[in-house]
Amino acid sequence: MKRPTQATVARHAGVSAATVSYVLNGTNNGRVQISEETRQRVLAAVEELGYEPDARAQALASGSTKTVAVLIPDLRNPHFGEYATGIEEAAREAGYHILLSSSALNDEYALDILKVLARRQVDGLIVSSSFILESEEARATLADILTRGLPVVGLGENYGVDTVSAPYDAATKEAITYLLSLGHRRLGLVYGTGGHELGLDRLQPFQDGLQAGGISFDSDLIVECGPTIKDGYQAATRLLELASRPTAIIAINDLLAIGTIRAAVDLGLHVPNDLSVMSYDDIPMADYLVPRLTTVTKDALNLGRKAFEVLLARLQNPDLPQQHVHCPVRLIIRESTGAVPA
Amino acid sequence: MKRPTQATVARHAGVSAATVSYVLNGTNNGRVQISEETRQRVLAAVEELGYEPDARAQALASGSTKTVAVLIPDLRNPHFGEYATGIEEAAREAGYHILLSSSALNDEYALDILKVLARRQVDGLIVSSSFILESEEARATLADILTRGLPVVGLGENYGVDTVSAPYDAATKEAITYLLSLGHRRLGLVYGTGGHELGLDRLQPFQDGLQAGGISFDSDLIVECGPTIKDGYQAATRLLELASRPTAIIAINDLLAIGTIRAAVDLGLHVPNDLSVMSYDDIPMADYLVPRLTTVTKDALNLGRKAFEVLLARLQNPDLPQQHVHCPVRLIIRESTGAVPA
DNA sequence: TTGTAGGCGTTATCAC
DNA sequence: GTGATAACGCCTACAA
Repeated sequence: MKRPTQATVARHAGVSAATVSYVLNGTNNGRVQISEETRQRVLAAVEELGYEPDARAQALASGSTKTVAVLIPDLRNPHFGEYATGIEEAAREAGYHILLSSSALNDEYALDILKVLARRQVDGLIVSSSFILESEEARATLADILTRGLPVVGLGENYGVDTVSAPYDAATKEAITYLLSLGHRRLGLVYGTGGHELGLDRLQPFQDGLQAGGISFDSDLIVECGPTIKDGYQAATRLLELASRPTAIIAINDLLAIGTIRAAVDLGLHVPNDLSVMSYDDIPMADYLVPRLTTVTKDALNLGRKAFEVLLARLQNPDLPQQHVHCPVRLIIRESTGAVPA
Repeated sequence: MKRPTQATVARHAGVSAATVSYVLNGTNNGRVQISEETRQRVLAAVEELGYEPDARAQALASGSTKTVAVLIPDLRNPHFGEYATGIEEAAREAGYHILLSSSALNDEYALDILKVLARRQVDGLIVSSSFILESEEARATLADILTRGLPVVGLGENYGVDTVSAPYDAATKEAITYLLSLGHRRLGLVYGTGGHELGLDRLQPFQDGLQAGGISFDSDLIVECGPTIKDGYQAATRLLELASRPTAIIAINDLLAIGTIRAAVDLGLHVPNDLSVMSYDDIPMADYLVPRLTTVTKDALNLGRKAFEVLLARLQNPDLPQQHVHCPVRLIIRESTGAVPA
């Protein structure tokens, strides 16, 4: 027994396929003009046959797949999970689906996703990994996508597309000021971007903030590493084994901070008595760890929702002027930071 | 300037559209029979025009979307993030894409996803939330999907589909034995399934194990709650404020354990000196928390890969006998558990 | 208010 | 070896 098609329904209801389409889509030329009687007859046939329109055919005929691609750097980081959840919620409400891909901080993967887009498998794209544009090829592919009119929403960076951002710049300055006020003079940075040009909203203000505080730059105190907790652990260990170790460490995300704190504890240091640690993202567990994390929050869930909304707006009106939404960010002081040890 | 189609390429190369298709797909009826010269000519045209086949049209004509739907309970739990990452990696290698949805432990959402399937938007489905089958309607929809021949891979439960599972049963027994051997007699369970029939591989052995240990059942020691850390925190608080509080608490996942430990600390209890806490999943950070979590591990990444492999096998051969892959699970004793307080 | 017909871009079945 | 020509299932002018 084959799956019923529009034609099956039409025959069953004694109408044409077009009528079935009209009924199901509610309108014809914006005007609803199907008699109630036919409507009911069609609906009854649909019900009886258990008809479900074929999404593939709809996509081909209408041009829209009702699907949006989402590219995030790392599915294993709860921060991006939250973010993706926000996007998904908003998408679902609008009748869209999510083609979610984790670029795994891998350029090739990212490029691959971009190519899917070029094949029209999706109506739009939300990119939260700006790093994908590091390679020449990726940049060309994106340019191509844009000229073809496929809407793209970026996060934080601006490549001539709509953006939704929550830059950590200001909060970082605030954080540095806060740490300096606690008496810290040697601040370490666990910069776990996997070698990508990410987190500049943390690196730059970090350096600027220290300079403004009259602290000379010490490259030993900035450790680059990968994005995993383990990477953070190792980076922090390196920092803490320095002859003159930092009294405060800033990790560029909460996951790295968890690794940092563990490294400190393993070296017999107490956080925050012997070492202050702070980070970014405010993942849900940040407020439940021991110690609770001092971190910068950005409401990832809402950011995700906003990103989809911006994309949807453009989908509905391609001629919209470029949109740039800024979301609030703020420093939350909890238990992992404190006065510099005597 | 419009996007080039197969016809454009054909014209450009002076061949028919069919030929272009043959060249691009490498074969014609299983037999490669295109002259090298034409091949090159077509390829050159493709290159020159920057032609990319339209995935929607391919899907409609070929019947396959090269897309697999994945339904997980909660994107914010790193455990499922790992799991999804595994699926995605395997899928990417096979040229498939992932339509990832978080059911958010919500029946309606789950049902919605099932319906997408029925619309042939995907070639197959991987469900890791068995709870979706609690409702009559969901079960009917799934049955419908199955009779239509769409492959489904489930995790842990068996509804007449292929499965990949890593049941916690045995490990739970082992864990109970371990806790009893440490002298614990009052064991609490933070059962955060959001009211769904989940985690029976933990609840049942928990009760059985206690009984086997000669411990009488106390319903106060099993607290049902939602799936968030906060829920875990509240549930644990309830447990710890009991007149006769447990000396060990088992949380059904690591997230809940984090909430539990925080609750203990907030009540002035030390883990593991005053309270032992253990859980399940072994999320990456479990080994970096303070204290490091005693937990049951199941290699979620690999489980995800396996799930996709099983699905792919069925996609390639629908007549395969039912597949049931079991993955290893084991208890890892770390720092959050210890001897019962004196 | 409803039906007819053409098109969306591929793939697949035949002939040639 | 390669080219017409149907499907694939739906949408949407336009006609009736």
